[in-house]
Amino acid sequence: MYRIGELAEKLSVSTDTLRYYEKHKLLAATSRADNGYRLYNEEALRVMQFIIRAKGVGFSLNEINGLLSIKIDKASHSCADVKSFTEQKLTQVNDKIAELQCFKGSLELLVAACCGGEEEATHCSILSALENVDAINK
Amino acid sequence: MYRIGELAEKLSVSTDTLRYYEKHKLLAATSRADNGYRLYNEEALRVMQFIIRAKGVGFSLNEINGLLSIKIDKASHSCADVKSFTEQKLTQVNDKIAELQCFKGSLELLVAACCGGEEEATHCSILSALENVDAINK
DNA sequence: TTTGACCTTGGAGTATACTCCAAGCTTTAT
DNA sequence: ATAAAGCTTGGAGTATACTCCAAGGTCAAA
Ligand SMILES: [Zn+2]
Ligand SMILES: [Zn+2]
Ligand SMILES: [Zn+2]
Ligand SMILES: [Zn+2]
Repeated sequence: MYRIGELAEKLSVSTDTLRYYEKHKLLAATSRADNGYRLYNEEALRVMQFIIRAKGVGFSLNEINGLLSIKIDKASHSCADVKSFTEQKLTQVNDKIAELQCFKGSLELLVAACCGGEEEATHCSILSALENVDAINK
Repeated sequence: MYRIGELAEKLSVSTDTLRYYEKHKLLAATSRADNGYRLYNEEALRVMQFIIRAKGVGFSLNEINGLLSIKIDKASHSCADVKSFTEQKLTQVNDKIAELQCFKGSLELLVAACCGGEEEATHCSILSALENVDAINK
């Protein structure tokens, strides 16, 4: 059994994070020592690794909560459930990327239009573009 | 002069948003009517359009605050200032896109690996991948 | 005059994921 | 014995951008 600090160290997360996850029903300590200290077993370690990996592919803690309920009772869920869950996330990510690509395109236009010199910004094309409706697409 | 509701309507934002921007020093009402109502002039309208456009290219309200201070006193700033500000934002956006592309790639692998059938999720490759360190890169 | 639409304020709530703090107990080492 | 390190709790703070609410004043029309 690991104490909270040991598990945190092993996973490179903070003890605060572990307590935060417990408070938010993602992962409870396996048990408590006589002195009240949290104790975690190997399974808890694996669950934390699951959470960390799920975060690594973009799932939010809330979504991970959903994944964990499925993981806990796999027999009550189908591959279709898991796959559509993941596809939804992918769609979300794609939407966000599209939005950022749009920002990127506009910002590149702005950067390209500005001389970047040390003179006064009174003639700056970036500011003009943001001031005038049309300037940005010119 | 526009009352808050008129300006909000014209710009397709909520009156709450306008009050929020005032509270956060982005745009104060031009003046107040005798009854205490906020009044906005054409310049305020243009400033709001500036804010909206700046949001449209990805700037946060905090960053827009910075842009507005430059806009208000262009003579004290250079094109270099504005350009580097914009370039920083672009870098930030690019970083975020890269992170999301990474999520996207992983999610696509996961989706591709899962059969998506109606059987029990006990054999689901998505869950296995999140459970095992190595499975995700296989 | 009364109704409805519009305005005011301060403050709380939402979502996300922690991070930090105070006050205090436990354990280990010196 | 005492200090340092580690643990406990509840709760506040951070960043972002609103959104909603209550309680109440204002204004124009019927
Ligand atoms: Zn220039
Ligand atoms: Zn410029
Ligand atoms: Zn399957
Ligand atoms: Zn599957």
